[in-house]
Amino acid sequence: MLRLERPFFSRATLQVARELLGQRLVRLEAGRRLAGYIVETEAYVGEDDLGCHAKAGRTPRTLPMYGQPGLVYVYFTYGMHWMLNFVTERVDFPAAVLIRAIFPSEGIAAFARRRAPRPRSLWADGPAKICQALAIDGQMNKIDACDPQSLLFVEEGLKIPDSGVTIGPRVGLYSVPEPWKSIPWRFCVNNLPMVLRQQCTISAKPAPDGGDLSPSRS
DNA sequence: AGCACGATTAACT
DNA sequence: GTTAATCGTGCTC
Repeated sequence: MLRLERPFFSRATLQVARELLGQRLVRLEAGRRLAGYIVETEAYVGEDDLGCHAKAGRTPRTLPMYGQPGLVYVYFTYGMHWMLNFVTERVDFPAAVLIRAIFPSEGIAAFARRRAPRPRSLWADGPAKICQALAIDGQMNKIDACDPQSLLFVEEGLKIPDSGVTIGPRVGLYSVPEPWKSIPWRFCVNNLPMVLRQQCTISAKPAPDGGDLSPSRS
């Protein structure tokens, strides 16, 4: 249960995005722990990255990305969805890692309450689904994930070897110009270790659909 | 003040 | 594969 501290986030965004794979995202809600292993991330790096919100410079919306590493950046999009990011690098340099998918591991009942009756493999396999499942919205914007009091943070989880990671272009950047549209700043875990699946199956009440958790889009 | 668009999802043909 | 839902943000007039 070792919480990731500020030095973890105070590094190159690509490295943070890669190393967040396999770590545990934890949300405390009414004294309960909801958690899942991070299996997909994307890096958004600086004002020059035209796929990054910070291309607009310092605005009310992008301000959190200019803050200290370890801050949470939550934003609203498509009129209905929230997205979760962790700020990286250093103060005054706008960069963050988008959490795109997790594998639910604790607080399954709470996940189910918000995501059932969908198949379990669809509970948190998208950035907006994670926020729905973990009750994350704009109220969590700008909180510090490295504050011991924080209700949202990351814990040390599993080591994912390079052989278990697929790297590719970021998703959903339709009108972003090259090279930003295709630059391979997305990191995915290919498939979870068997240990994890068993653990997850046991803790689940209804029969899970057992499918593998590879991120859907590619 | 008005506009185009979005780091998506779910439902549909 | 296609499309509606739905509204904050940043930009232009």
